[in-house]
Amino acid sequence: MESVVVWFRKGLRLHDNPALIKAIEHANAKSIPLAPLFVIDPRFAHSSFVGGNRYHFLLESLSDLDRNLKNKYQSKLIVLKGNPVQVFSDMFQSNHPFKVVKVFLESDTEPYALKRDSEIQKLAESFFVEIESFCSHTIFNPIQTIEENGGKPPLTYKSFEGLVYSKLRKIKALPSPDPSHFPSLPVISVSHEIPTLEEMGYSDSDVNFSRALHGGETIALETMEEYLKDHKKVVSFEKPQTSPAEWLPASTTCLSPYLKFGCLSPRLFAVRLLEIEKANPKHSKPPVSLIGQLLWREFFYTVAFGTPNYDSMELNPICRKFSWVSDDEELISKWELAQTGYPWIDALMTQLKTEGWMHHLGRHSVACFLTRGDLYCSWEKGAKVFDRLLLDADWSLNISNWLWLSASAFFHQYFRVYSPIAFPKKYDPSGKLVRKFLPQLSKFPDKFIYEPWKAPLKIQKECGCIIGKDYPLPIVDHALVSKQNISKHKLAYDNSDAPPSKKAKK
DNA sequence: TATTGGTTGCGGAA
DNA sequence: TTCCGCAACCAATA
Repeated sequence: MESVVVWFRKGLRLHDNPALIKAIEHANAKSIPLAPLFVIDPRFAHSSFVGGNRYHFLLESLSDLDRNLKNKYQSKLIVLKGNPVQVFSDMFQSNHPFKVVKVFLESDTEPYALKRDSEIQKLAESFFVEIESFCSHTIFNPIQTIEENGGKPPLTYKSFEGLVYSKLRKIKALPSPDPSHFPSLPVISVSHEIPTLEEMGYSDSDVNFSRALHGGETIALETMEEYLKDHKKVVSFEKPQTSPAEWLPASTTCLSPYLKFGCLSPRLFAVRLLEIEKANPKHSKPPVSLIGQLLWREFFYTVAFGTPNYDSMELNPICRKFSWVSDDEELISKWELAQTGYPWIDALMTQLKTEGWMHHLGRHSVACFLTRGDLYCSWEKGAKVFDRLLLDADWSLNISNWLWLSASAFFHQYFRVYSPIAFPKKYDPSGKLVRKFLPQLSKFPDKFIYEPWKAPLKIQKECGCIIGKDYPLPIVDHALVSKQNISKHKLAYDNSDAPPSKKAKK
């Protein structure tokens, strides 16, 4: 018997999922089974690419999807292991139990996915299998936005907003599938269960099981609804006013990992926000409002899709070139392992490692510190660390923000440097986040919490932590190196004969 | 070609 | 509390 496949990649949800809805319609029209499929590519299950927390979050999201398919739809998630091109090549063979006639999926704009999908597209054509894709990872289709902007991606948030703003009020989310009309499963003879962490090569020590954020559509929707209950908080949200020092509860929604894996539809979130804004005419506005945050995501997805070699300083045409330090391994390692001697930076990097999450402005602090602020290390290296450790690691957004923070693109006022001391003091003079993530410093008085090396030895002894022994001395003198680095950036700006974007036009 | 505005810096002066 | 220097940045718009 023939069957239809809906291939989940991102978009790990049943709500507002056009590929799923269309797959169901197609299977029902032909009276054939539907296989909800996920393909695990073992290539990525490696702790040097994807950290244990992030992989665990993925497995949790798959389990939730499987559970909901079983409980509500008498179906299940079929998980196959292998290189996706090989898996589909096998699946298209006429002797395969699925006898796939059509594949439905959500389009993915990342370079890796584009290459993979074009290979599978070619393969499908040779087997006369049709693939239909839908844009649902973002609210607006980057292809269309770039077209409407004359073939180039917009390079400022404002111009992006201008392109999509009138369309925003008209968006609608799709309902979840109707349980009484859900197609049956095809007969499967091969192993198709969700693997365990151990099977994928992770050990328990790679994962913090007691971290706060856990995967799945069910938790995603609950988290969103819980957040949206407080209308006043929702309509007065202004990102720069939220604190990077707050954790449990965080000062922001913490929905980013769910948006990354598609456990939550950005369109549904936007629709719910617009409803609440409509009922509360005095609300904050983009770019700082919650809708504004979603539009930043859309903007960065659009630029990332429309710019070649986006993740490379050398080859990305909108990226300014800097002479980052070349012997950077020890510096990057100290940064990643929370050994910089700056409590604010080390606390945030510890939060990243253990929780897989950091407030946006915390990310600014540590990214600025690694690049143009203090260590002058390449943003490409920092981006790789974030990509491995963040639950919400999202290629387009991660690269965009590193370009921004290093003043390589989008942001150019390179003399605005975050201080690892003054910046946190503004939000949290008592050092809550430092005390939480760096317990060895927890007894230091507020006065010294962001610069413990300045505490007299007597106080260090009383606090049970000798700086230089129990906690490192600062690896650089921020006041000094930040000034030197501003000069380096100024030289690089002066010496480039034209801005990167103008060079690209030549 | 000039003008405008830019999610989110800091430290010191008034 | 607000403004200024840092040093004159960029992309989009008119």
